[in-house]
Amino acid sequence: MLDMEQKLKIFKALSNETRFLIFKNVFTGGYTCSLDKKQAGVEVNPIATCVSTVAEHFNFSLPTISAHIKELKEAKIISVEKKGNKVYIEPNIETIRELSACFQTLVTNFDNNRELFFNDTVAVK
Amino acid sequence: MLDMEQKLKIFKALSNETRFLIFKNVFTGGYTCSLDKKQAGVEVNPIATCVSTVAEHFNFSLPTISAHIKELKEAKIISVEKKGNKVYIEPNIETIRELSACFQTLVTNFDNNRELFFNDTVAVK
DNA sequence: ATGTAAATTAGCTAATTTCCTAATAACTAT
DNA sequence: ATAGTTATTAGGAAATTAGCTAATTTACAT
Repeated sequence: MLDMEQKLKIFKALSNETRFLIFKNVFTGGYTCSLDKKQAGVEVNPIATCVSTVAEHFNFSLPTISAHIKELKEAKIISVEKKGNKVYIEPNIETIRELSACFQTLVTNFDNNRELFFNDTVAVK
Repeated sequence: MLDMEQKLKIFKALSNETRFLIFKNVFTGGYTCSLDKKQAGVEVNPIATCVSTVAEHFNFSLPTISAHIKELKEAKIISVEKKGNKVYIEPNIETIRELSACFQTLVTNFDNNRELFFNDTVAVK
């Protein structure tokens, strides 16, 4: 279960447009490029990418993109793995699964409570 | 459908602890109090509350809480309705429903893509 | 009318965030 | 060993955010 602190970190991470776009493209494989595939003998998730490849998609400096990626990592919505001198970035689907479940629960509970309140036929013990 | 701009507003709104707690309690009815119910002849959602009642739960000034509520409203995750000299605050479940659907879609698509990639039996035309 | 309650606006400060460049570290390739 | 690539760290400037008090607006109650 995600505690409040981690939820706050996730929302903060996703509240910045650059980070949001990095997140989106890491999840959909939008940044995978030949550069990454060329690295021989490296086994990674086929949609993984690396910091400098991500940076190519933005008009921001590499250190700026590196810092954004660090924040996404600390929110645990992506994960990184160093192989050679590259840092490979992958989606962390488990955290997103948990967040998705939180929202679903919120919606379901809300609907149930509304039904409880407005439905005359509910029997109360 | 929520566009990126609105998603960014929602994540920003929920990234601050005070706003997160206001949001949480507006959705779960945590702030409803006798003060609100005493107001005769006013028909509101039974879990609605008002700005000053929310403010009672925090060690921040009323203007500060009012500004936080404004931000939650502009992210369309709560809605407000003025009745008399009070502003009643209610959950905006539709936006949360949409956001929940977005995360579900993300998870589902991710799982499908992974299956597509790793399942040998997939026939490619 | 006058006073009280609820909320917002205005104007300000302190803290945080977001960006940069320069320097450093770690690894690869020649 | 030396040069090149990838990434992070450090330090600083500009912009934004989060808080405050004081003033104002709007509605209710006497």
